[in-house]
Parts: sequence; structure tokens; C-alpha cells
Amino acid sequence: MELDERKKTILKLIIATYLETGEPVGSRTISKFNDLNLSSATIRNEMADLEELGYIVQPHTSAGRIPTDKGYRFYVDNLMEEKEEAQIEKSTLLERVDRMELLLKQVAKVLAYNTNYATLVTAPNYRKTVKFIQLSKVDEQTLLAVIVIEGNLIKNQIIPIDTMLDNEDVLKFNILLNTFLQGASLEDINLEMINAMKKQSGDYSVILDQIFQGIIEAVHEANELEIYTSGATNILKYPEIGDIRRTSELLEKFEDKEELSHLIEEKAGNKDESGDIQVYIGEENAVQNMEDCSIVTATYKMPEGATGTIGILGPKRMDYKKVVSTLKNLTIELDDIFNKRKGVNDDG
Amino acid sequence: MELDERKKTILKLIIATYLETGEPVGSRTISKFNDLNLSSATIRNEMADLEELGYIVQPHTSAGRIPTDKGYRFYVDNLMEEKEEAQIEKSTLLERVDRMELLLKQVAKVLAYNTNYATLVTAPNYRKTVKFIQLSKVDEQTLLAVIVIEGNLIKNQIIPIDTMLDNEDVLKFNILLNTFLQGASLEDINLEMINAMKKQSGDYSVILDQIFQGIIEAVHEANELEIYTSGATNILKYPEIGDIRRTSELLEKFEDKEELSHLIEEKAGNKDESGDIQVYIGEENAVQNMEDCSIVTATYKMPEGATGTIGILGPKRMDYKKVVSTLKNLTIELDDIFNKRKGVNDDG
DNA sequence: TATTAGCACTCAAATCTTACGAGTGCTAAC
DNA sequence: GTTAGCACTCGTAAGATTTGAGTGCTAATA
Repeated sequence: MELDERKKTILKLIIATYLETGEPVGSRTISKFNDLNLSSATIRNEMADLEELGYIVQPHTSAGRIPTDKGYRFYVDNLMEEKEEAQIEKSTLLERVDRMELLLKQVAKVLAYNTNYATLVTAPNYRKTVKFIQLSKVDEQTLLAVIVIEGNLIKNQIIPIDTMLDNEDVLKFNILLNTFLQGASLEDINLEMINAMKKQSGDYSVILDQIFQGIIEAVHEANELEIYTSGATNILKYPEIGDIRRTSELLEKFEDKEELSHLIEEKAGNKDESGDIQVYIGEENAVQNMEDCSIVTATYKMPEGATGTIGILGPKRMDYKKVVSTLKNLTIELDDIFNKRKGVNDDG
Repeated sequence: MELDERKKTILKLIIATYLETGEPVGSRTISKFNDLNLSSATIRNEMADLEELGYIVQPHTSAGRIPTDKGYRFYVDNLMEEKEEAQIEKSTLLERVDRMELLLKQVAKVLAYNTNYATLVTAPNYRKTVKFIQLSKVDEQTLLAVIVIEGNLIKNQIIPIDTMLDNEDVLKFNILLNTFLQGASLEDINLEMINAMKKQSGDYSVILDQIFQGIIEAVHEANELEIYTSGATNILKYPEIGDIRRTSELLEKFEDKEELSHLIEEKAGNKDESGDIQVYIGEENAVQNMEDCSIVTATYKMPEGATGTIGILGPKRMDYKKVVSTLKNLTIELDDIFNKRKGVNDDG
């Protein structure tokens, strides 16, 4: 069943009004809009239709209407025109972009600051290859492995050793490690490669084991889907999300990166074009305690084709226009940084 | 005015009961304790005295009594005997202690897990000296400085450069940097030292500036009072702390490391013996929104005399016994790690 | 003199009552 | 197709009533 123009207009007005006030919207409120020139009775008839079609609902008999998930969905897909907002955040984002970790943290922060919602940012899912390895002797019992992953993701690993090593030995190890591992990704580092390296290392194969363990740990850590969040406490600002128990459970969930990554990964599968906006409203998130929340995400893209996600979590009653335009702007900026700027992902 | 034995017993029973139930404690409840053998009327008289002395108070005329800050204080100082609890957490803590940062994070986590309160851990205030510096060339435009601070606190700094450097140059820089900076603390790195180094570096004094900037930034960062927190959302579990607004403000405050450090630094000044427990009850924390909270901290000590703090933040009505014993146990473990174990703070 | 039984009193919390009003659906007239 | 009018619904807010836990005081008791 298609909605005629008038129904669309009325639905749009209802949702827009509800987004602003948070109160159920009555027929008289809508009839007061000048450009409509309809009495409240007419609006009531239309509203009854819209309710029957499942776009709006009455919290109780003698109340105005509020949007259903379906109503929100229709609004987001068909009725909402995006705000073309001034891109104010530009200047705040541009510092210190030389390390991906710091950059993404900053993105999460900026987003939280601009929207007042809880935000999350996933690192791009690119094939994380080793750019550079440096093994150093910190003291007699301790080695330090520094591993720089493509994108300037830096991992440090302390490696305790039993055997005495002189600087000469460490230098040899460095050459060995870099020869084999530079450009390799986690999947490349298999038993075969390890054995080949051990063979070349001669007497030191025992210590090489220790070193490997450390390095694999570090690379593995880097390879996990990393998520950065910010503004989690913003969740508490929206009482509509539920009572304190539910809110607090949601908050805990939000701080559990493990769980969050499931939530996001699943969604990210849908579309891969940079700038694409995905909106998940209420029950569309099949997660407990999230019936009154919406998640809005945007995909950003790196030149190699890897994609990542930035997104916000807020109440269903949220300023979708603003959120979408903010996300779009940020995505554009991110694309810009990744594609034009030097540093973050230098193919050096 | 001194409290006689019976008043002490009654006060202790009142507070213990209130800690358990959370309800105001009436005279009849107390009179039911077998070993007391007093009627409720007698208890009422005693209670009236205790109220006059300021140890307990009635929330309203027809209610039982609850402890005042003064009452809690007396309880903590004089009435509470500590639980000698089995030290269950021992085994969980012992992994990966080779980097101070990871260790302290883990301490915060274990503490939160064991107490169900929000926890915070400050790094020891020892003089952070440079143990080791490694400058590496990651690619043509990028240097990476790795700085290991005493205690295996590791900082990475990406340094973009304009000038071409070959490996020979980098090696020279490394020798120069380590010669001057090893063992130096932040305060030692002054203009004089920098100038001396520049003089020795010959042609490269421009690039040295860039390197210095990076290193100073990293050392500076390491030198800040670092605070690790965990279990912040536990604050939401205690409705007595206030309505949702106050709780959320408190939560935000708790996540602001800056503010937290003030809170803790000020307290830490009091005592310096390892294992010392400090308790701050309600208004004793002159901080907004914390009137219904208590903070319990313990001081741990490193062999060189540096001290740090571990502590919890919870509602005034908390299980002080358990918290104190948990903190004591953890402090003992930390002391143990710092003093006997190798790695975390090796004077090598 | 310390303790206790008894009793009137207080007051928060729970329950019920009432009034209000925003908003609806329906019908009949335009 | 639109609208005016009206009876109806039901959540909310403001009182009124009840209940019960707990007190303070007084007079009797050991």
C-alpha cells in the first residue's frame, strides 16, 4: 500500500514534531501548521489510517501518536531531507594524524562531541602487514621488539631472555627478522616460515622461539578488529532508553569491545561504498535492551579498498538529519586523510 | 565525650545492620540480638544519646537510625575488625607483569572484579628516567623513536622528517641520544643539554630539533601522573548515590583522569607507609556529588621509595571490611612484585 | 538507679478518590 | 471529501485515607 502525498506530509510532520518535543503528537498540533489548512478532524482520520498501516501508534487511548519503527524507517528512507551543515569540525580533527590509532581515537571523540551520542569507530579491515621490525636489547635479560604495522600501528613487546646476547647477535636477528617478515601479514607467518628462519639462525633457535612468541602475540593483537569508543556516558542523558538498570546494562555492553564488534561487523557487511549510511532502528538491532536505540553508521574507505566504520548509538528519537550529515562530513574527511595525506598509510 | 562499651556495641550493631540491609535500623531490631538482652526501650534511650552525640541520625521522625559520616568514621577507626579473607585473587594477577602499564591496568581490573566498585590505580611517582632510546628509520620521511622509561614504560613517537638520512646517520643519532639521555629524567633535559647535543651533532642540528620535540613529548607524557581505572559502570549499581543525573555526573567525573588525579594526589599526601589504608567518607571528599560516596585507598611502595595508590570509589554504605582487606592483600602482592620479582623495575 | 512495659504520637509510603484535560472516534451536516 | 460537535477514554496530578514501623515519654519494676 502506497502512501499518498498528504499522508506522507502528515507523517513527516508527526515524526518531525515528535523528534523535537518527545511528546506524543495530537491531531490539533498538526492541523495548526499553516500550509496544511486541514481541521483536526481530518487529521484524525488520516492518523487513523496511518496507524492502521503501522507507521504510528498511540501509547494509550487518549494520547497523541508516536512513530513506530516502521514509521522511523519510512522517515529515514523517504521523508528526511538532510541538513547541509557547515563543516565546523574540520579544523579540530586535523592534528596528529600520523598514527592510525590516535587518529581513530580522535574521530570517535570528535563525533561524540558533535552529536552528544555514544560513538564507535572501527579500524579498517585491511590486511595488516609488517612494515618494520626492530629488536633491541634493553638490558641483559630483556629484549624489546617494536613492530610497526602498515598504517603506523605500533606494537611493543617485552621479551625476557635467558641467553646472553651481544649487540652483534641482535643485529643479526634484526636482519633476519626484517628479511623474512617485512611485508608479511599474520596469515603469512606460518610454521614453514618459522622453520626456515630457525634454520638460518643457527645456534639461536631456542631464543628465536621466545622472540617469535612475542612477535606473534603483538601482530595478533594488531590484527584483531579494533574498536574505539567515546562518549559512552552520553547514553545516560536519554531517559527514554529505559530505566537505570537497562541503561546501565546497555552501557556495560557498550564498553565490552568484544560484543560491540559483533554488533558492528554484522552490519558493515551490507554495503561497501564509502559514505554509505546505514541506519538500524529499534528492533532492527536484535540485541537485548536496544529496542529503544538506533545505530547509525557510515563506511569509510581506504585507497586499497579496505573499509572501516564510524557510527553512533543513541535513542530511537534522535536527530537523524544531523547525525547523518555529521557522519557524512566526517567520512569525507577521513577519506580525504587516507587518500591524499601522507603518513597514515604510506605505502613506503 | 567517650562512648561506654555498651554504646559502642550498639553503634556497631546499628552500622553493621545498616550496611547489610540499607534500611534505617530500629530499636527493636537491635534488641533482638541475643547477646544483648536489652529491651527496645533501653536501646531507644541509648540511641537517643548516640544521636545527640552525632553518630547516628533519623531520616525522619518515625524511622530508625542511620549512621552519620561521624558514625562511619568511628566505625572504621574503632569498631570494625577486618576480615581475614582468603587471598583468592593471587593467581589471577600474576600474568604479564613485565610492563608497568599493563600490570597497573590489570590491578585496576582485578580490584573492580573483586569488589564491584569503581576502582582506580595511580602509577608510582618515581623519578622516571630514560632507560633506553632507539631511533629507527621506518621509511624515507619517517623516523620512529622508541623510549623505554625505567619500569618498562614504553612510548612510541612518530617523527616526520624532511631531510634524507641514511642508516649511518641514524646510528650516529642513536649513540648520541643514548649517551646523553640514558638515565636522565625529564627535569634533566634542559636547554643546556640540548645545546650540547646539537653542538656534537654538527650539520644535523635542524633535524635534531624535530627529534627532540618528539622525544620530549613522549617523555613528558610518561611523566604525567598516570591513572588507570576500571569498573566505572559499577557506580550505577548503587542507587543511593543519587538520582540519575548526579550519578551520571559522577561517572563523567570518574572518567576524567585530570580531575581524578587531583582527587587522589591530595589524599595520597597523608601517609606514606606501604599498606596504609586511607578512608574518606562522604563530606570528607570536598567534591560535588560525592556526599554519598566513600573512597578507600591504599598506598603501595616501590623499593626506591616511590609510592603509588590503589583505591576504590563506592557508596558510603559499603562493605568497608571487605574493601580494606582486599586492598591490603593487593598491596601486599604489588609490593611483592615490585620488590622481589624481576622485570617491572629492574635497575639494570 | 537502670531497665522495661505501655501508650500516645509521628510520618513516610502505599492505596484510593477525585478532578482535569488532552486527545480520540464517531456522526451528522456542509 | 471536509468539518463541527460531542461523548468517551485514560493518564496524570492532587488530595484524602489507611497502615505500620518506629519513636519519646511516663510510670512501674528490680
